Order: sequence, then C-alpha cells, then structure tokens
Amino acid sequence: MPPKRSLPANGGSTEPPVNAVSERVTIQDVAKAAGVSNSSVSNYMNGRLHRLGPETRTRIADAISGLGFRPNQAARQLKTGKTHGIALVVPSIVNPFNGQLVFAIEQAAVRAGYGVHLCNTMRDAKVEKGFLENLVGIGVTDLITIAPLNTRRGYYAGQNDLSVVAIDAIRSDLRLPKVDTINLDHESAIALAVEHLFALGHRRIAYVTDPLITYSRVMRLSGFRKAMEEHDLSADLIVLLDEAHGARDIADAEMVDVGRNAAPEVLKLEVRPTAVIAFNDMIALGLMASFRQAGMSVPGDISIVGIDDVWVSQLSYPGLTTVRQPIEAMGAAAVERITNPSAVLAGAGTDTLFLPELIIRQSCGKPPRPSGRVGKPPEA
Amino acid sequence: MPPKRSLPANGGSTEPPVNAVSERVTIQDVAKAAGVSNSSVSNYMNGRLHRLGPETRTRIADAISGLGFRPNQAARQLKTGKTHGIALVVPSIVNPFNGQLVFAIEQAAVRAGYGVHLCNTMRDAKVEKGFLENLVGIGVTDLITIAPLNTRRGYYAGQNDLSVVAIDAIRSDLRLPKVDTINLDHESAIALAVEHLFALGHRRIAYVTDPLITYSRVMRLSGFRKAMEEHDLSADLIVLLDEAHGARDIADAEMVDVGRNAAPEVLKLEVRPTAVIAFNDMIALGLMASFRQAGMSVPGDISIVGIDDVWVSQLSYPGLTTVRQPIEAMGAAAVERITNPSAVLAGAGTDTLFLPELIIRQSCGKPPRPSGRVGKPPEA
DNA sequence: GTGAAAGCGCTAACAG
DNA sequence: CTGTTAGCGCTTTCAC
Repeated sequence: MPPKRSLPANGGSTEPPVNAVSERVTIQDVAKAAGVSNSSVSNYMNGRLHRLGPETRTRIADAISGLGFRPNQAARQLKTGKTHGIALVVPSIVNPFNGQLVFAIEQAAVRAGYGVHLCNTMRDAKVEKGFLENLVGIGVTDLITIAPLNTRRGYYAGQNDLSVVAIDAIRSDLRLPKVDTINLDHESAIALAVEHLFALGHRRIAYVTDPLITYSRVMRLSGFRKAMEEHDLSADLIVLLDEAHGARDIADAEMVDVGRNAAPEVLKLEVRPTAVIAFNDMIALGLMASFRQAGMSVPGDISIVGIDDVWVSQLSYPGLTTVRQPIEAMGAAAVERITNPSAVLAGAGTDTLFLPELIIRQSCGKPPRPSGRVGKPPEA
Repeated sequence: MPPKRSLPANGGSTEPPVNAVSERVTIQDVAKAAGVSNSSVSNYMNGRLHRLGPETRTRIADAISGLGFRPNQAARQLKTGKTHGIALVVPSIVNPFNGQLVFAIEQAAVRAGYGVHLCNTMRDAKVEKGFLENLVGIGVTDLITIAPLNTRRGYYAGQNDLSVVAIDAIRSDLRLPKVDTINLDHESAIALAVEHLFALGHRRIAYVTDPLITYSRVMRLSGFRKAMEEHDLSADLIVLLDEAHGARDIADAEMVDVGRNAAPEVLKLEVRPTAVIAFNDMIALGLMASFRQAGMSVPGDISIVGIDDVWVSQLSYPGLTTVRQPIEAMGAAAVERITNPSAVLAGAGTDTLFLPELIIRQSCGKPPRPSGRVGKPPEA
C-alpha cells in the first residue's frame, strides 16, 4: 500500500505544506497543523467563533490559509443535507430578457454565497420535468424558475421540500407548499403603452402577441383589453400568433422572426392600425424591420412600442419606445426570497409585483393624417 | 418523536410507496425492497449490468421506479471524487455571442449527463479568480472558460487536477497540465470580410476593435493587417477603442454603445473609409445605428461587416453582412473534450480551430462614387 | 472552550 | 453472480 504519511518521514526538510502535487487538504490536516481538533476547525468554518479562544482562532486561521484549505462541499452537503446552490430553470438564456434576468440572478446569488445551476428548458415540458427530477439528486432544494410550463400539469407538485421562486407565474399554479412569485405588473405596463399612444393621438391601436402559454402573455393581453376599454377604444385589433409562428425551436431567438412574420398580419387587419404594441421588444423589433423593409416609415406611417426594454432595443434605428421591466431588481428579489426567507410568512409564500416604467425613444409619433397613406417624414 | 414507519403500521391499505411526505429514499431502501444487497443496486445504477442476474435486474429496476429512487449525488461525489458538473466561466451571458455559446454548451452538457455551474465574471479578474477557488470546494474538476483573463497572471496555474477547455484562448497561456482549446480561425474570418469588400470595389477599409484583452481581439486585428497587405492595401485605418470606451460595466451589453461611440472616430480618420469591419456584430450594429442617425446611408455611403453572426444581427435594417462562427458546433466540441477526452493525447491537450463562413446580407454595397459625399440611394 | 465519536448515502474492494 | 464492509470529509451532539 502507498505511504500514508502519518509521520514526517522525509528527511526532516523545511517544506511543511508541500505545494507540489495537490493532495486534497482536509479539515483534519488543518486541525493537525493548528494543533486543535477538527470540530474546532469546523466551528471556525461555520462562524461559531464564540466557541473558540482568541488564540485558537488565529492558529486555525493561519493553518487554513497556510494549507490553502477549501472545505469539501460534497461532504458538507452529505452531512447537512443543504446545498449552496440554486437551480435556475429558464426557457432559454438566448432570449435577451431571460439572459439579463439570469445574469442578474447569478450576480445576486454569488453575492449571497450561492452558486447557480443553469437549466435551459427550450420551453419543452419534458426537458423541464427532467431537470426537476435531477434536482433532488443533486441535492438542490432552491429553485428559481422563469415562465414555468409544468404548472397545471402538476410536475412541480410532488416535488415537496423544494422551495421555488417563480418569475412570471402565479402561485396557485405551482401546487407546492413553498412558493414565492415575482412578477411585473403586466396590466399597468400595457396601460402605460396605451396611454402614451393615446396621448399622441392614436385611436386605432393593435396588439401583437405570441401564443398565450405564459402568465405574462395572458396578463398583457387582458391588460390591453382593459386599457383600451378605459379609453373607449375598440380592442379588436389583436394579432394572436399561433403555435406555428411560435418561438420554440431555436431558443427564442427566432422571436424576431415572429415579429417579422406578424407584420403582414397587422397590415391585413380589417382596420389599419396607426400604432402597434408588441408583447415584447423582440417582436417589436421584428415588426419594425419588416415594416421598414416594406417601405413604411416608423413612426411616420406607424408607431411601435415594445415591452421589456432589453438591451437589444437600444440598437434599433429609430430607437424603440418601450416599457421597462426592472430586471435587475427582479433578479435580486428572487434571490433574496431564497437567501432570506420571510420568517413571518414562512410557508405561506409571497407575491411581489414590480412596477413598469415607460421609456420614450423614437418609434412613436403622431398618427399619419387620416386620408393619404403616407404621413409626415420619419425624421423627428 | 414522529412515527418512523418501519413497519406498514397503517391498516394494511394498498399504498406501498407512500407518495406523501418525501422521506429521502436511499439505496438501502431499494435494496431492501428488491431483496438484494446495496452493492447490487449500486452496480445496477452504474451500468455494471453484466454482474447481475436478469431476474435481479428487473427486481431492482422495479424497486427503483416504485420508490422513485434518486441517487444522492453528494454521497456519490464524496466517495468517488468525481462530479457530473461542468463549471462554465464566461464574461457575461448578456453578450449574445456568449449567450448563444453558453446555451449550446448547456444543451450539449445535459445531453451528456452533466450539469452546468454558471459563473459570469464581468471580465473582472478578481471575480474570475474567486470562482476558480470555489470550484475545488464544489468538487468541480472540469471547466469550460470563454475568453479567460487570468491567464498570464497565473491564477489558473496551481489549479492542477483541473482540466479546462478554453474557448478564445491559447493553450500556453493557461499554465495547466490539462488544457484543450477551441477557437475560430480568426485570421481567416477577417480575410473573408476583406475579400468580400475588396471584390465589391472597396479599397479604403477601416477596422474597429475593442481593447486587445482577449485572444480573438488580438488575432482579428493581426488578421486584418495580413489580409489588407495581401491585397496591397494600407491597414492604417484602425480604430482601437481604449479602456474608457471598453465594455466592462454592464455585462457587455453596452458594446453597442461602444459601436455608437466609435462612429465619430471612424469619420474622423484622416482618410475617409468606404467600408468598415467591426470586431463583432454588436459593434457593427452600433456603428450602423450611429451612421444612420447621422444621416448617412448604409451601404450607400458606407459598407459595414460584422463578425459572429449572432442572432441579433438579423434584426437590423439593412441586414448585417457578417462572418459566422459555428457557435453550436464549438459548444458541442467543448463539451466533448470533457465527456470524451482523447485517450491518445491524454495530458497533451488539443487545439481545435473552426472555420468561419461569410454571411451576405444587405449592409455592404459598392463604394460610393469617389467624388461627392452622397452615393447612390440606400434602396437595393 | 475543546475533543471524541457517530454517521450522512454511496462505492469499491473483497469474500463468499 | 451476490453480500459484507470500510470509509470519502464533514458536522454535530455530548462528554470532558
């Protein structure tokens, strides 16, 4: 059997922490080096400093940094049953909204000492379910999910002892004992867009949306109806893309194509709208490119407003007027629900609603004069 | 104390795997249920099926699915020292190239039975170092890094028993025993762009790049010089953005701004270029928006070509001509290096170079007539 | 204030 | 072909 190096058998040379071939340094090595027991080292590692003499404390600290000790998380997890990992289940990070959100979440998580397990579901319920089942094996008990699909289907249900924070979902949909939700006030977001357009003089406003498979999609549509009604306008100009148009294959990136394909549908509407609100920025940008390719001027002939204010919306010309979601705050809030669970509402769960903000750029103007088909020149 | 249910104490009803409160089912439970020993179950789980009688096999299979057994990864990892996790260290997934790459990697990893730990470094060497140090604690030994920073600085060095696949880096820069690299043939990529422009009649071609802090940035610039030289053209028209212009704060999303800010610099060049090649699509798109805002026509007054062909480049108008990186293949290759390490080159490491492809859209045309300042109308 | 000892759930020898 | 057994590195009572 290989040498066990229980004693300093090598010729008494001056090389204590042998920096060469990395042999895993354990809590025992530290204890030995510091001349204390492993439980003291453990206490030190876990911040139970009040149980250690000041002398002991420094000895341990020195030993740890001297040996470069890194506690084995697997062992710790096996013992405690707790992880410092958050699973992040998201349709696809290629979608810029999700990308920014995941980024924000990861940053907040790291700040709180957590790591992040990324899972792109592709909006495929089976894939999503597969992740959920793996999670318990990995030992993850905290989960942040964006626009979850396996809600009513009940895949989440049964995953008890899993505490989830759901962004873009309703609490009751996930049949779980411990659920918090984070959402934008979608109806207000749409209302902001409608009001802006109304103030500019628009009366024929269309709404373009993806299939209603997520909470936000449902709420924004209903928000559109309500907001239009409040202004005594007809909410008939709705383009609801079907599954075939849907963005499921290439990780949501083709939502742009969705917008592109929607443009003709908008122009085919029985009443020609003077403005269109898109479910999100990507669709808005796709619409814009398509309209301009067709020789129309934005906002001369038609105004466009998006929702999300993802970074991409800054690179269009004209700049896209949109309604901002406070992505960073939402990400931070999600992590906070996990790292700092509400003691009061323990078990009950919370719902957090974030307020949208209108970002005015150049894609909206007054409606074209009612008669001709060409309005004023696009320049502001 | 709560009932331990060691015996079916409830009135003998027909509910064997008690689906209620999840008490962790272990390998022992399975063994007991199947009437075999735990090592047999272990063998089953690890695919050593040839050591099991066909009868035993099915009994175990039934028990596993019946009880819903999920092996505890922490325990397994503690024992074997191996994880099924890959750490993914990336500047920021908000950058669409990185986003698509991370997506591709995650998909490939999951397919191979691995999970992914996401780490956004923000191009901050300290953050990157912090991740590296955590990794050993987590037990991750496989690492995919994109455009690593801590190379010459030596942070990676010392992390022996860490096998890394580096995308956008050179092997010798990471002083590690086990490194594979995945790169685009950057010089060919630029050559493709230059040739395209040259064929259209351009002779005064500018190149806009971010600070040279990554391998790709260095190589593309040198590629530009070589390609121009090959066509007997001067490679003087170079706009090298300084750190101040650099994209470090907001997760690379502001690379668009970089492009925006670069536009005036391009126009200030002593010789006015008729075409500009950007280091990547984001900068190209920023340039385009800025030029058009200044009243210039693309490609009428100036042609633009990007590099990467990220999905974003599809939503500009005119469409951006660019040089595509085979992102999905690169991601798959990176994962493959880990899941399927070359037996032959064990220890040596490999370098894989991917070939670029020119994607022609609408942002390039013939150069404007040498005299006037306005070329032909922008419409194709 | 500190140490000894018993496992967490799994794998991998090694016996049978 | 199958069962027994000894830990992986850590945390955590519980004595001292």
